[in-house]
Amino acid sequence: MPELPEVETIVRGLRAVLPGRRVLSVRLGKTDFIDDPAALEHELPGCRIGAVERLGKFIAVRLEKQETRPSLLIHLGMTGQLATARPGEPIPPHTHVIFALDDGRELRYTDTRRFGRMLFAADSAGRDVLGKLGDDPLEITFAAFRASLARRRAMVKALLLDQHFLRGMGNIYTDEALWRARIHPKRHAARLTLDEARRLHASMRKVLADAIRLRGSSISDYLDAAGQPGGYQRRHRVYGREGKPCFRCGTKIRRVIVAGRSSYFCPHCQRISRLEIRDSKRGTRARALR
DNA sequence: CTTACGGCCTGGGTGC
DNA sequence: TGCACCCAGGCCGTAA
Repeated sequence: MPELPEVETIVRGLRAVLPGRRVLSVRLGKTDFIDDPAALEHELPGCRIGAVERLGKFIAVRLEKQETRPSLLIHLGMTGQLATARPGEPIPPHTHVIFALDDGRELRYTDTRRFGRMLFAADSAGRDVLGKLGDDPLEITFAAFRASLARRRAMVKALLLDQHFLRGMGNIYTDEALWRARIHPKRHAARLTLDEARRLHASMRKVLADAIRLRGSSISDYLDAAGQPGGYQRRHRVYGREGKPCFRCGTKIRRVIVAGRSSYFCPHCQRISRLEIRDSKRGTRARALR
């Protein structure tokens, strides 16, 4: 569910309440999304919470514990929510982790589909997970972005979704950035012109920055750490708008599947040559036959 | 190394 | 009402 802007919003909310708190206890429900539930249960109580950071779509809660500097890493997957509550408040369905804090409050993790992930990462162990992430899309320079694109023949949308390429882009903001840049989602990364790459770099930053300002997009159930919805869904230009008129030219927005995900685009503003489409198909078929 | 694809879960919506 | 089917802010493992 949450992409970079939603995770950033949640992290900012948690930063206001978590640092300095101590974890008193951990209560677990279903644990199939936790790397090592026993470690979580045994290591966390007694830890004092330090900084709360975002790395791509991961939330890193730094812990202060003797010499080691472990972290609690949390990924919200599609339906994960992290919020503080008073112990008496009703516990929402699918709440699988409850951390009791020393100020009498609780930090609760709720995740209907359990596509999220949670781990107690001792020290650099978290490097295994975080180290593979690509650059932050808000920090990468145009030169580096352009150079990375040039080395890949994958479809540009698939690349933007790949967290090893860039950390933080998801299905909504990728489609929004491609629409702004007037680039078809199936274009091959290496075939983008200098100007297209420039537009994409700028669009990505613009879309993400605006979305952070509006505290993310709330489609069905996303809420920030304080239980508030975001406002960027009102600014969506293509995502979820199949059949509706393009905001630029009025052409009906279309939906295709790219990298296994619904992808919305304007067939007039975001063109691709038959050759480039056929190219990727031929590549796939040739490989399948071998 | 790269890319493509099925699978992991649950629930909401739609159409018969 | 019931049921089958499609869809959903994500990523992982496997195969080619």
